[in-house]
Amino acid sequence: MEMRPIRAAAVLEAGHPCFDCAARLQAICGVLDSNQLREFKTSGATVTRAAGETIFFEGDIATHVYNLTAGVLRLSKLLPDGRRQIAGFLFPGDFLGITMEDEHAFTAEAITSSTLCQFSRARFDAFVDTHPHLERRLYAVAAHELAAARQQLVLLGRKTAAERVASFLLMLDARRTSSSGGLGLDGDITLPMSRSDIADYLGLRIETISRELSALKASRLIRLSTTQTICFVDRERLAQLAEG
Amino acid sequence: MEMRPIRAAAVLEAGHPCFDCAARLQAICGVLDSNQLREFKTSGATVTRAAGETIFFEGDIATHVYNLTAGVLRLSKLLPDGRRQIAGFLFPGDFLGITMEDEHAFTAEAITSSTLCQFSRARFDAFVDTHPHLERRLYAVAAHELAAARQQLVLLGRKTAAERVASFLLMLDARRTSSSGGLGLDGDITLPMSRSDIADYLGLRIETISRELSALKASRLIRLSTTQTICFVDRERLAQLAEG
DNA sequence: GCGACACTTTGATCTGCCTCATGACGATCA
DNA sequence: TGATCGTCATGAGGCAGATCAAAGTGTCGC
Repeated sequence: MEMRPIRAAAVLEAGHPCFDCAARLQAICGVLDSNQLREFKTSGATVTRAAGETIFFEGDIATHVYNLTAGVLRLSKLLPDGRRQIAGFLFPGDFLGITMEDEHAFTAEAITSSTLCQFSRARFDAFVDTHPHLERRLYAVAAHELAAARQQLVLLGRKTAAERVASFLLMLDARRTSSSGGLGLDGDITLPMSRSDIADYLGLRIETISRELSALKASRLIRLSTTQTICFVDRERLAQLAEG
Repeated sequence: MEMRPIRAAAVLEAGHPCFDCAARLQAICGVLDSNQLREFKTSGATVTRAAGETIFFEGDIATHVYNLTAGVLRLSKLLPDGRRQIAGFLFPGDFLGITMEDEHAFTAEAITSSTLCQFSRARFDAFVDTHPHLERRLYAVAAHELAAARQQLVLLGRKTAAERVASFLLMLDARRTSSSGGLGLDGDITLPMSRSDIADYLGLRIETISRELSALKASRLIRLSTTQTICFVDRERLAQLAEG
């Protein structure tokens, strides 16, 4: 999908409420010009969450939607006995709150300290009604999320533990390089989430994550500078492994 | 999500090209009135596929979008070594072709003999541009598909074989009863797909599907009239099993 | 009816990942 | 510096579901 802004004003005047928003061009806001953006921002509020805090729980009434401007979130769901599945991670620029239901189907929590633009659904919907570009952009975002979720279905349904971990690392890297303008320097990538989060995203246990990362390290496909910092040594073979 | 038509003309005059389309009210067409529908239909074509035939392959250029008006489809993807994952089944009224990519990410095949309304993406997009109701409806459809895919992530990532099969049967029944107007008579439900399709949808092998269905039968939760016909005996316990 | 074929069911065995257990490591704090 | 705690790594053994094998069932053409 083409996620670059369609007709954004690239530069905002100093003093504009979105002036120092690093995520503006990646977010749905990317299709708004300076005045539209100002109007949009006025109907919302900025909220922050510390690492571990919750934005909303599954089952909560979906009263608001959000743009994540800084930090990393996880979307998760618990089964009655405590089994957890993470449906996805959100990074700066991502939209939170795509749903037609009254209730949120997933819990949204901050993995790192995070900042969000919050809008009531009523005001958001009203704004969207008067800005067709935004409507189209929302559809694009939903389609993009759907493609990602379906890709994850293949991983969870049919890939081995080694393939899942390799796919995950490459996905994380693709995300990073795309949001940093496609530089893709072969440096270290940071895992903002714990082994437990990775396990619940990949449908595995934390011990398996540990073992597979150790195995990748032993086969010289990656290096582990710290537990949270990974460096690709042989991206080619990693990609082969990821696809079976 | 509210999938009922927002402002459809419930009855079409005889001779209207969509007069005998059983799926019209469920499909995205549900938001169009008689004249809009006539115009819409004019820009498309009706195509049919026999059981087993393909609508498009993964990797094909996405030149068209479709409304399924009769039959059942599967959306699937193959790994290089032949492992297959089915991302979803499509029933009459479903929209096929939500994507912002140039290429289809999944293969679409007919499970039963099927009929589709086909539109070129260019003409479809042009029509959508001039019909805001349709744009909104498309977003709703994408959001609905996304919710379903994420629900399936939980199933594939964290549920046991027994829970998967129980969830599948209930999901299929929910789909049936909703598209037949919510009657929900406790009669038999038909499985249009093979054990192999069910297995590739649930991330299991066909032997496991067979065993779990036999186990459900042995515990008197269901009855199997034929291999393709299932009758719920204890829907309550089946629902408990499905959620762990 | 009969044979051929594809699909489904059932049984026996195997294995990849889980479970349980233990130890290493890093961060925080007294 | 050492104590405590949470996260991560690694080993040993177990189990849910896969794999391999074989028999049962339905369907179609003739």
